Amino acid sequence: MARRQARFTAQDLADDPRWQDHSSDLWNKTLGDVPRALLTSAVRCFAANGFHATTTRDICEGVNLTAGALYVHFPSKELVLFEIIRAGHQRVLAYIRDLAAPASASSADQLRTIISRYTEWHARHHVAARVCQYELAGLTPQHYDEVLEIRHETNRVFRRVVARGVADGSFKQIDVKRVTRAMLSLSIDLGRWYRLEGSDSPEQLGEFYADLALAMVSHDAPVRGAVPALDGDAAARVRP
Amino acid sequence: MARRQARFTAQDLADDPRWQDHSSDLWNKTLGDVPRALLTSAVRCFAANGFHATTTRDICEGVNLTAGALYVHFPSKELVLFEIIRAGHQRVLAYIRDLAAPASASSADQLRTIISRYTEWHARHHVAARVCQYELAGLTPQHYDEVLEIRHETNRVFRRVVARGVADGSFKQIDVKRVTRAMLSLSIDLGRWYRLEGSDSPEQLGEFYADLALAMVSHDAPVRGAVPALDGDAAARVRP
DNA sequence: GTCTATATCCCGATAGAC
DNA sequence: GTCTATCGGGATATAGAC
Repeated sequence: MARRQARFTAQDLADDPRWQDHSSDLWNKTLGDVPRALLTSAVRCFAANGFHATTTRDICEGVNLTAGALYVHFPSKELVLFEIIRAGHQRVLAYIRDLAAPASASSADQLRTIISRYTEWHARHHVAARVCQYELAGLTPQHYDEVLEIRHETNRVFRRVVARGVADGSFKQIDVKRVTRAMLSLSIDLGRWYRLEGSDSPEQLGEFYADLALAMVSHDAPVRGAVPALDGDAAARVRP
Repeated sequence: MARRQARFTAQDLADDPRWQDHSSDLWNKTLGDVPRALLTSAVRCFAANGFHATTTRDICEGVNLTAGALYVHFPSKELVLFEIIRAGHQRVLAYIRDLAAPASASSADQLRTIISRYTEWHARHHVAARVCQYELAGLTPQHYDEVLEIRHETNRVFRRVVARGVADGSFKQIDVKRVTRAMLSLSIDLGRWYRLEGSDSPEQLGEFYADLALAMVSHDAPVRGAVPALDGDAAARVRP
């Protein structure tokens, strides 16, 4: 019996609209053309078949090289995975950090912007995002921890935006952690089902999910999930 | 270099609260004790390390058997995966079908019930749910198609509930497919992060996500995502 | 830098004793 | 039904020619 059965070859994937996205933007520009092409091939293979079902031959075939060529550019298959996941996490963190910076904007506008852009990013890079979210088990413990640290920092950025709105009374009293998690959950899950060829553009989805996020925190929306009695005078607050 | 490195052994996982859930409820009761125990061990290994990173030896070690014993009960490793994924999908479909049946309930109550229960199910069976959602690539094409058919039927059940509320005016005019997808997205994503030991009980999350679902369809909620101009007199409708 | 060839390892599945 | 032992195959990674 065959030990593994990658359902799709790199050649198949290169032509399949299911696995098209903008992940080739992500690679460090100090890298040469060949390693960048290898990452682009690898990200598709990992996304479609999984890290462990992908062979180094699969990755190399995607750029018309033979198996050994990979090791001139990367020391191991795991490091190819790490490079992809690290790049994805760092890029998205840098992206949303910039968006969260202008504290002059209203809390609502800030939330709308950061959620819509985060969503758009995940839609546009949905193939890489899929690997970033669902192939973490392929990393070594050290690399996994390194990625986790970036994830925590990303969560902190979002929680700060939500907490600010709660603090200044723009948002109602809610469990910041729980509500933030639900907001991010929607965007992250895009990696599972989104396709660029589908009927929702990244921008449309970004708008839609930003609307949802605002509904989760809006005073007059029928969404609960509030902290029962942490702040007694919260009910007395009015929207500015 | 080692070919694979499953980060956690079956023994580790059995004691790890991260991988505790109620998935042992799922297996067909016509099966014997040993195959059911094997499925329970396998679902944890697949969830923690991935299908391809899990060896048949890993699965068997989880129930103190040696490698060969698996093949008395299952013809292949892939069929162990299929059994898990099929059981998970069939159970959840049967569950929500029953809930969607009483057409006497109001559209809003029906939606609240089906979403909260679907969410609770995914929380309580989050380890199996993780395998059901993220290990589909390990299936043979035939088994994959079989599972996809159940998924489509599940989606249809939810879309029918949402569409009914739109048709009878309980819900506002929305893109049924898009909004339903967002509702399910939240519950499905639980497999990625949820833990029974965490601060959210399945029931609490079920309530919270049902609130969110209702906010997505409620007339007076500030959530858009509506179909622009499909039904001209929709704006004239009032909630019954 | 890329190729071919290969070292080394270990997995899925089977055979046969008990 | 479970064990031990093993077959066959294919994986990662390396060596050395070009």
